[in-house]
Amino acid sequence: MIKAIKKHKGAILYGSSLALLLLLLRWLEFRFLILSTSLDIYIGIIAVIFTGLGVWLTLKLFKPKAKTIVIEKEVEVYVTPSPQFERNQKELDNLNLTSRELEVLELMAKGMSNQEIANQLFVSLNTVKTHSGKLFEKMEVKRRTQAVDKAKTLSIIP
Amino acid sequence: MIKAIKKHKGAILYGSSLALLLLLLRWLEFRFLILSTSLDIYIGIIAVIFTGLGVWLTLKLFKPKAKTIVIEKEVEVYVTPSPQFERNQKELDNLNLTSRELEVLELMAKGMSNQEIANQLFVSLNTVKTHSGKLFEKMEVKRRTQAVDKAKTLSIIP
DNA sequence: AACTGCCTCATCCTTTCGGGTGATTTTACT
DNA sequence: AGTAAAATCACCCGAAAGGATGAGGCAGTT
Repeated sequence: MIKAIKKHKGAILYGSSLALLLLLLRWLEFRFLILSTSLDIYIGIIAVIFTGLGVWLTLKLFKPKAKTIVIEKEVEVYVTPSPQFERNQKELDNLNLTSRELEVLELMAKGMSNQEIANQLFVSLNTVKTHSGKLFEKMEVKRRTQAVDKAKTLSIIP
Repeated sequence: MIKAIKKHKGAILYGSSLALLLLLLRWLEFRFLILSTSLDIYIGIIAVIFTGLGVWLTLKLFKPKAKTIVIEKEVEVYVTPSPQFERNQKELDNLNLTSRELEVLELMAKGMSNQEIANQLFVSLNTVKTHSGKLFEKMEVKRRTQAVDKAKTLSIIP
């Protein structure tokens, strides 16, 4: 949803042009029929003002769009009964995997096929293949089973 | 041809909307002039409509900046003395695997291919396939990755 | 001897994986 | 505004995996 004004500059240009054209028409109307169209001018001004108000209000109210905030909370816990998984962040960083690649890896570890992963992530099979391919390169393995085994050994996944 | 429409659908959409709105304006003007109703109400409606237009336009053009993604991240630091593997013999018995099938399963878990397993066990590739096939049947899985995952979950293999 | 379970191997066929390449679009950062 | 990294998707091709089926050999049991 992050589409810049750039993408809609055509729309803005179009709208502005239309607006200018209408203003011109109104102005011409005004010049030749001052009395009978005074109401139209009034209405036009009202419209412009309130459109501006809407824009201003929206910008004012919906402006604080915070970016992703990552809060890492470190909690030391001694867990004897249930074996808790602790991700080895260092190893994970070393591999330099992208978020998508990691997702694919995790689903692979669950025994899912590429097609199933594709459905799960709402992307095409080809995309999953691309991710898995790069994943294998980065992990220096040849097969998904190796990737999963290595990832588990390195405690990258549970 | 279609691509051109798609590319400028934003402009078309906004232009059309604006045009429709102006038509509505005219229509209202017409109605209220005919009925000679209060001008204040007319102005009010205009104000509301254009305020809405402003809000709508702003929301459309200045899309939400950043979608905030997951935030919390608890890092649990715990110390495990020695995670020794203890084979779950009951589950293993339930599956009723033969010794050969279990061997194949263990090698699979190391990320080995059928061919590599065949070399390791000094049997043919076909034999490994046969074992793995029966293995999957008994474990009620469809893929080697699933078999490995299930076996680890059941603590049949480390 | 007959039966049974396991191991072995084969063939045919289909599906899944993985490698390679290229293209477009998003997103992020400068 | 321009660049770099990610993410998306496509097509091709060969390798690996998996399903189905049949068959021969071997050991232990009945």
